Amino acid sequence: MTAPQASDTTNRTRMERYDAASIEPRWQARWNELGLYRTDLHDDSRPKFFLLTMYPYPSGDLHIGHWYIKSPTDAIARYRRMHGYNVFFPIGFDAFGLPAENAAIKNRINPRDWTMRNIEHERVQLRSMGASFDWESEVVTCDPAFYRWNQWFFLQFLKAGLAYRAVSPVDWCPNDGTLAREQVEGVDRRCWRCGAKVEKRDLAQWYLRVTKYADELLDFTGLDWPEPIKTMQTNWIGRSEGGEVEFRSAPAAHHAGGEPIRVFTTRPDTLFGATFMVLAPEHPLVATLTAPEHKAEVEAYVAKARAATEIERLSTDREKTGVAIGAEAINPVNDERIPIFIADYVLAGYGTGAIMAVPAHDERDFAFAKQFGLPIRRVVAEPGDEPQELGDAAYVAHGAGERLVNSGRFSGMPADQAGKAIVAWLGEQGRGKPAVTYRLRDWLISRQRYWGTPIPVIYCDTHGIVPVPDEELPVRLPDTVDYRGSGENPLARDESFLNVTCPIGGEPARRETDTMDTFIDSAWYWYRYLSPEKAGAALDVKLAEAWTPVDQYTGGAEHAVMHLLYAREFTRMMRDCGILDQDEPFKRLFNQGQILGTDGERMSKSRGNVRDPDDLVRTYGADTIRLFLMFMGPWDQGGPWSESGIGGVHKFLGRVWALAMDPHRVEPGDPLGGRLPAGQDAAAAEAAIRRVAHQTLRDVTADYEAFRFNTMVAKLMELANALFRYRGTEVAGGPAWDEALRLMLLMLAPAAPHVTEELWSRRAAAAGRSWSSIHLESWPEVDVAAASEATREVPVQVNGKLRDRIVVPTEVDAATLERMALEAPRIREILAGRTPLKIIQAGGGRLVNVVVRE
RNA sequence: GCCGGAGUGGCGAAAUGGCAUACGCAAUCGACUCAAAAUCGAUCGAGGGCAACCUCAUGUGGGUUCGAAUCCCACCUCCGGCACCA
Repeated sequence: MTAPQASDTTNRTRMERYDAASIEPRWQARWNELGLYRTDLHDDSRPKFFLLTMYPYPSGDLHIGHWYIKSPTDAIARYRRMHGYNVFFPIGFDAFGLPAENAAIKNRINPRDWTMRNIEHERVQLRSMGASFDWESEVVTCDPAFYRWNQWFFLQFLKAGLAYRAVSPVDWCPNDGTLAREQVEGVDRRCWRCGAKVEKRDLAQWYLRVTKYADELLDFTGLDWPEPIKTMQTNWIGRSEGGEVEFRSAPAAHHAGGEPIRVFTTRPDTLFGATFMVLAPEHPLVATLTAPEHKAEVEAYVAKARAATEIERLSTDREKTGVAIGAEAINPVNDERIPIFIADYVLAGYGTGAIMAVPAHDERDFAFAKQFGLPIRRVVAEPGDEPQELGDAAYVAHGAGERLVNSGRFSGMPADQAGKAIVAWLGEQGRGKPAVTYRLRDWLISRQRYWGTPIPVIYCDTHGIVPVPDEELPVRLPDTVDYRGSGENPLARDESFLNVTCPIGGEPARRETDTMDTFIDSAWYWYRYLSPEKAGAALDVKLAEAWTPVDQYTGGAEHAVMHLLYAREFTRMMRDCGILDQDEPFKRLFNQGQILGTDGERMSKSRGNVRDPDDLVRTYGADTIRLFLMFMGPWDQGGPWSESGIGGVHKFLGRVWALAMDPHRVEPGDPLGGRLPAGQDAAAAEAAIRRVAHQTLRDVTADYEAFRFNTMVAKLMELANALFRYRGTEVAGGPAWDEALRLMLLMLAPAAPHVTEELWSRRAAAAGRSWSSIHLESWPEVDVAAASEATREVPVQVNGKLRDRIVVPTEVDAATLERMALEAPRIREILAGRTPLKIIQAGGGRLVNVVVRE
């Protein structure tokens, strides 16, 4: 793609061509100088509009995908301002995280230096878009002035019992220390850096008790969010209703028995079909219940399970494995003794970590039973399909209208009632109760990493876990960091960071070296935008009450069950700590699609398919890129990057420029140039111009409202094409033309802010008016009368097939329309004297369909 | 496997029960030019016909309807998420 240049000498002398490079930096500087996008948060004379777009991670270079999110979002900001809203449109940087650390280890520099240098560059890139961010509200999360409030929130949560510490397994490399899950490679689980075998290690970790909000988070009432996101969150939270049933261990040579073993089931109706029990390898009773002769085998299996990743353990196609522990459980519904196994398909972290296995009615239990030759007993059947004998060895999918069989006193009961009945019956004996379980886990926030917010606690041998006192916040990251070329957390051997005295008794004590998950930062960052400099509190409650929840949030759907869920959880934790009385952070959410590389893969530096916007800016200018990204297709769609159409959009801006700057020119190649369309006098031409301009305004307004930017641009192109037809004619430059051009610039201003500002200022100068920014103008009103037409065309169908079009007066009545349709020559011909069975007028007379017998 | 989303010209796409293919790209032709580029104009789903027009076409197969790209049923393909959650 070569740069369009004004190379024609004749044209250059005639007219100055559209040249973005000479326009855009000038206006960006001017807007900045005037503080045009600085929001007065205390101005309550206008309705507020908090427009938030997901802040970028400063990885070094923004790519075209970032522009795809931010260009239309900026258009929304500008459109809202033109409607009289006090728009707050801030930006910041999600500055903590692993890539900074990896780059730092590789290049032997401080993650801070790497991050701040990238932010510097990205600020320049973002400014080159001409986006109307309020830069004075900028938030950078690696700034101690920001992350000290992460620490403060954490301590509030600790006080409220919402943060707690527990032991859990993490991935651990013998050479490089702790690893993130994505740094463990291959099925044999090797370290990405040194290739050593990775194992699981139990570490004490900090959690936030977000499962407390599971039910609340399922309620999306009042939220205007995309359905797919709500579905994903709902599935992620994964509420299951059923019962918790207490089995007992049976007495055995090595064990007295009577130990309660609780299981969770969604199918209590199948309790009589339980033929064995499975515990998770990590289940606390495994050690107690295992018979001495099974000990070696059981311990070996537990060790093996620990070496496997979650993904491996949970992969569906894997063959079932497990071992018997040499003990039995007693089924409370029939006092049957069933063998106990451990198997890694049962997860310690879900339900009670133990299941009753009903192979006849559960696919996984069925597979396990087949593998180990265990009995399979059907206890639910459709009438007429009852099993002939107990050992009927088949898995039966759940169906409607089933009744219980082989289930003692419950046999014959409809399956959909039996579950509740059995749980109630067990409940009377204290052996069971209704229960709800969630897939959602508490949020593990500990990271064994340097580049994050230090968790503000101290471990003292005398006083245990001691919170860092508020007045000692922030706990700062040390400025010097020595990685020794390894991934191990350098904080863990930084003696000056590590060694402290206990805030309670003054004894020597040690600091927590784990840092927080960076999703903590993004779980509340938008509140900080409102008062980024505030020293005494995390947020300004008055401003937060006035400005939040966020009115519109834009960003990618890849955050569906992470950031977007964490933010909802965090807001509720803030609420429960009495910090801000708010449940939901984002009223309205829009997920734009994702721009992929030309290869159809996700854009990433390692794939080498990243499109850098900077040289596109140099070639075409920001306005063209912004407009092209909006024109490509529906905003929520995205797709592989292709710039083959960008020239067309650039040409369109050139045509708008020509209409404004040189209305009287007739292009030498235009055979109709300079003459009005046949049969149109000047008055008719002016009416036609006003009609198309106001119709466009009507349609474009609706498109902006619905974020349909692609059709918005198409309609402006049509308007430009329509005006071009009148270029060089006697009406060019006249009042109707002038009005149409004014509307064109106003409609285009949110999308292409620079060229419209330039043409706006030139119009003011030409008219002898003083300049005032187009971005301070109000959105124009549609002149309904001007947009209306005297006649309209109505398609006439016969049996649903288009056969003719007739021109009728706009306000024609139904009877007249029907008569005119039947009288149309082609329709008469096709009807050939047949009497219509029915005549349908659709959409209030927009279309006529004549139905006849074929 | 389960849950979402999507399949329309050579390409990006428009139309969400009523004129299929708006707008743009590419392509072809023409004007301007010594020439090229830029610019301007025209043509542009497939097949048939001298033509007016006709037939076919929105992933595939059925259905509902006067009328279906649009709604329903079954299937195919692609993309995203979850992935032994008892």
